[in-house]
Amino acid sequence: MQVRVRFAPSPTGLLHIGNAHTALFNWLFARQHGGRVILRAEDTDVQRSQLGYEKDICEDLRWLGLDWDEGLELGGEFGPYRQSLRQAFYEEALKKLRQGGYVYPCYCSVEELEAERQANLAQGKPPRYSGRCRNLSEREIAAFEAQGRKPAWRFRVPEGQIAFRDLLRGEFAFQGAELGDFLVVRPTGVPTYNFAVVVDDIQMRISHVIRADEHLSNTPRQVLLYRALDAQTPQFAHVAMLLGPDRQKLSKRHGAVSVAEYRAQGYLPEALLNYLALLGWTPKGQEMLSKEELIEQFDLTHVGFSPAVFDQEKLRWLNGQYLRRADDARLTALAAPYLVSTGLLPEDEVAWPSEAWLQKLVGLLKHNIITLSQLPLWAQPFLSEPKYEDKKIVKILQEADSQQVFKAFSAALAGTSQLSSQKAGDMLHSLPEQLALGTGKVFRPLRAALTGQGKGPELAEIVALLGPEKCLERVEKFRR
RNA sequence: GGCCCUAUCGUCUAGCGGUUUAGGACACCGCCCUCUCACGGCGGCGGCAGGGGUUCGAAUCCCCUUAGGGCUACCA
Repeated sequence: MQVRVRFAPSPTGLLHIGNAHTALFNWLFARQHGGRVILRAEDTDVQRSQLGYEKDICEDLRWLGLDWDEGLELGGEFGPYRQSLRQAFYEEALKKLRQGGYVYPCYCSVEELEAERQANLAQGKPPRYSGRCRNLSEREIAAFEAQGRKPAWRFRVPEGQIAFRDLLRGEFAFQGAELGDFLVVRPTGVPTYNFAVVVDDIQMRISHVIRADEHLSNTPRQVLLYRALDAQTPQFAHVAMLLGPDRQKLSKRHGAVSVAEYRAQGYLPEALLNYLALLGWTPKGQEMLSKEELIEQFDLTHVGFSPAVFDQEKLRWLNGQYLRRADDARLTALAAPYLVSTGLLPEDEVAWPSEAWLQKLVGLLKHNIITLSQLPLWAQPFLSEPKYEDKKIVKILQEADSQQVFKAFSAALAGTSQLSSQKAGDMLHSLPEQLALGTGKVFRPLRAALTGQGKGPELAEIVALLGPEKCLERVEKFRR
C-alpha cells in the first residue's frame, strides 16, 4: 500500500509552530516510506478563513523545507485541495448518508442549542445534543420546512462500542452513547470539520492520519463516518501537542508561535526544523541532524505521547550551532535585510562594501550571535563609526598606559597598506613585550578605540577587517 | 459533569522487569583555553508525582489518588 499523508491546516492564521511540528512528522514519515505528501486547506470555517493565510502557510512550509507532492498550488489527481471548492464531494457523501439513514435533518437554531448547552452545563449534565430532532415525523419536518427553516444534518450515533487502533497508542474503545449526535452539515450546506476531513481523506486515499493529540476524541466520530460511507479507515497516529512554558497549550500568550515570527527573528529554517523534530522524539546519537539524516533516523513508532514544552533556549542553542556552520555567502544574503533595516547598510546595494568584505564580516560575527537579528549590534563598528558611549570604554581610553599603546600601534601600522589577520596577530602580539605591558593592557584599549565595544571577535580579525587606514584613523583620535 | 490522553533532572528525553550508583542534550554553576564575548574542553548541580499491589526483583506491569491537557461547537 502506498503511503499517503496529508497536512491540512486551516487558513485562519499564520503557520503555527504546533502545526509545523505535526507537518514535519507527517513529512518525515512519508519521505522515509517513499510516500506522498498532500497539502489541503481546511477552510470550512467561512468566517475566519482567508485566502491570504493560505499563501503564507505555503510559503512558511517551503521555507522550512517541507515540500508536498499534491495539493495547494500544485494540484493533483484528487483535487481540488481547498475544502470550499469541494462542495460537490460533500453533497454526494451527504446523499449517501441520507440514503443509508445515518443522518437526520435538525431544525434547531444556534440560539436554542446554545441555551440547551448552557442549561446542561449549569446543572452539571453532559453538554451534548439532546436528540430533539432525531425522531421528527414527516409532518413535523414539513412544518419546519413551511416556516422556511433550513435543516442542518446530524449523524445518528449508534449506541455501543466504537473501536479503533492508534499506531502509537494501541487500541481504543469509545461508547457511542457518550458521544451525542454530532453535526455533519450546517444549514448553509457547508460541512463541519469532522465530516469534511473524512470525505476528503477517503477521496484523497490518505493511508496514514498523523495529527495532534487533540483529535483523539474526535476519532470515534470519524470512524463512524468512515463506516457509514463504506470506506476503510486509515491508520491513525496521534502525536503529542506542544505546550508553552506554563504547560498550557502553546498560544500567542507565550510569545512567538508562528513560523513566520521565528523567521523574522533571524532563525535558520534548518535549526527550527531540527528543533521541532526533537520535540517528542530523540535520535540515538547526536541531536544536530540535517533533513536527510532526520528522514533516515526518524521513527514514528518511537514518538512519545506526553505533551512537550516548547523550549526557546534549546532552539536558540541549535540556531547558534547552525549559524556557525552556515555558508558565509548564504548568511550574508540572509543578514543583509537586518543591516539595512538598522541603517548600517544603505538601501541601495550599489553603495554597499564589496561582497567579499561583507562575507568576511558576517563570517566573523556569526560566531558571536544566536539569531541573525543580533548581527547589527556587532556589525555596528564595522559599518559605521564606533560610538564610544560605554563608561567603561571611555575609562579605558583615558588610561595613561593607553597612550603608549596607541603610539606603538600607529607606528607598527604606518606604511602598511593591507594586513592579513595572521600578520595583524603577529604584530599585535609583539606589542606587549615591546611595551613591557600585560596583554590585556595592550589589547583592551585598542579594542576600545577600534570598536567602541568591550567584546567582540579577536582583535587581529578586527584589525584585518577594518584595514590599516581605518585603524590608524580611529586610534589617532585618542592620541594626545 | 461525562469521556479520553499524559506523568523520569527546570526543559526535551533514553529507559520497554534484572546489564542502572537512572544515560544524553539544553539551561545553570565551577575550572581550563583566552585581549573580551562567543565557541570549545573538563567537571558539577539536578529526576522516576504520591500511595497501594503483582513479582525473587519495578522507573519499567496493574489499581487508586493527585496534577496537567484534550474532546464534549453550526472551531479545526
